Amino acid sequence: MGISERKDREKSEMRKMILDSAMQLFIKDGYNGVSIRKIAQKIEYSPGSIYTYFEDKDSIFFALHVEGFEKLYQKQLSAQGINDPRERLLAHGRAYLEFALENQEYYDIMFIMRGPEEIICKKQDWSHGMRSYDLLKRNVAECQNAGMFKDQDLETTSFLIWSTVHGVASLLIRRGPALKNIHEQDFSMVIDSALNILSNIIR
Amino acid sequence: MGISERKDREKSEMRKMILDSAMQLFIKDGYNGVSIRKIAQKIEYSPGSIYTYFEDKDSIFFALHVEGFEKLYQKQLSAQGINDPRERLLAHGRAYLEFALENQEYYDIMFIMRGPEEIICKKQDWSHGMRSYDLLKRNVAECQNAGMFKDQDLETTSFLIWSTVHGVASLLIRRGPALKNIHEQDFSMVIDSALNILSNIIR
DNA sequence: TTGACAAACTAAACACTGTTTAGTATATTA
DNA sequence: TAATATACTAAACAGTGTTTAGTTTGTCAA
Repeated sequence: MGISERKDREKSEMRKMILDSAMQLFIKDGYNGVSIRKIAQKIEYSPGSIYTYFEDKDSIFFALHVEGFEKLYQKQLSAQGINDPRERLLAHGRAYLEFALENQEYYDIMFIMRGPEEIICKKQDWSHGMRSYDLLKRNVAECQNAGMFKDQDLETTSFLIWSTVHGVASLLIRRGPALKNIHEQDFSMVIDSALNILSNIIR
Repeated sequence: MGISERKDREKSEMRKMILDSAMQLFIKDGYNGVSIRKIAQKIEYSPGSIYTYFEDKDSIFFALHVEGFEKLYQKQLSAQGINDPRERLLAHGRAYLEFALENQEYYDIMFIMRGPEEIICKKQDWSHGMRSYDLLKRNVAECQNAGMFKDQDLETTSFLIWSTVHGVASLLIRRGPALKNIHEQDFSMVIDSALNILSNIIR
C-alpha cells in the first residue's frame, strides 16, 4: 500500500512543520506569546487545520516536551561509556548541564514552565522523564556498590543530586538576581563549580 | 487633612482587596486561570476599576512578588541571630527551604513562573530579590572569614549554595518525576538531607 | 448653597485568544 | 461513476487584557 504510506509520511511532515514553527515562535515570543493563529500563519494554513494534527495547543507543547526528553536521554547515554562509577556520575551531571544550557528552550519546557507541566500531569505521562531519571538512579546505585554514599537512601540521594544540577541549570536559564554578575561566557566555569560540589558530595 | 488620609487608606484597602482576591484565585486556578474579570467579580467591581489601582494584570503579580520577597526576607532575618557563621548559614538555608514549602504559591511567583519573571525584567526591579541574596552573600563572606570556602570565589559559591536549595525547593514544589516516591510528610527529611549537602560543602 | 473640579467607577467596545462547527474541496476506493 | 473518507477553510463562540467615553460621586472654593 504505497498510498497510505505516502499519506502517513505527509501527515508526519505536517506534524513536524507545526512543531518546528511552534518551537521557533516559542523561542522568539515566549510561551504566552504563541497563538494557534500565529503558528497557522507561519505554516500558511488556517488555524483550524492544526486541530487535525494536535488535539489542542497543550498537545503541541507536550510533543516538544517529549522531543526534549529524547534529546536529553541521548546526551546522557554519551556518558555511559565511562567505567569508573564516580567519573561516570560526574560525566552524567556535566551532560545534564550541557544539555540544559545548549537547549534552554527545551529545558524550560521540560522542567521550568508551569503550563506544560500541568499538561503532563493531566496526561499522566512522565515516562519520558522517568527514563532519564532512572538512568541517574542506576548510576547512583553503582556508586553505592562502589562504596560511596554509604548508609544513604538511594531515592533521596538521587533526588538531591538532581536538585543540585537542576538548581544550577534553572537559575542560569532564568537569570535570577544573582546572575547580573555571571555572564554567558562564564557558564562553563559555573558548570565546573557545580560538578565540584557534586564531586564533594560523592565520597 | 483627615480627608486625604482617609482616601489614601481607602485606596490601599482596595489595593489589598484586589491582591488578596488575586492570590486566592491564583492558588485555586493557577496563573493563566485568573482573569481580570474574575478578580473584578470576586471584589464586586467592574473589570475597568482594577486599572485605577494597577497598571495592568502583570503589575498585580509583580505586587505579589514583592510581598513574597518581604516575607522571605523576614524569615531569613530570623536566622541572623546565630553567631557561628557555619551554623548561621545552615539556618539560613533551612529558613529558605521552610519559606519555600510553607509559601509555595509565593515561591512559585518569585522564582519559578515565567510570566512574572519577564515582568520583573521589564520593570528592571530585582531589588527585592537582591536584598535577600545579599544577605546570603554576607553570610557566605563571613564563612570565608572564618576559614571556610578558601580560594573560592564569593559570587560563585553563593550562587551554588542558592542553586542547591532552590533546586530542592523548586523540584519539591513542582513535583518532577522523582517525586512519585517522596511524599509531603517526607519533606522535612529532604530538607535535612539538603542541609547535609550544604553542610558538606561548607568546610 | 452653588458651581467647578477631580477622582472613582461602569458599560461598551476593541483586538486578541483557543476551540468548535458546518460546509467544501479533493483524493481514494468500491 | 458514485460513494466515502479525509484535509481544509471560513465563520462563529466564548473567553481574554485593555481602552474609551461617559456617568456618578465626593470635595472644595466662591
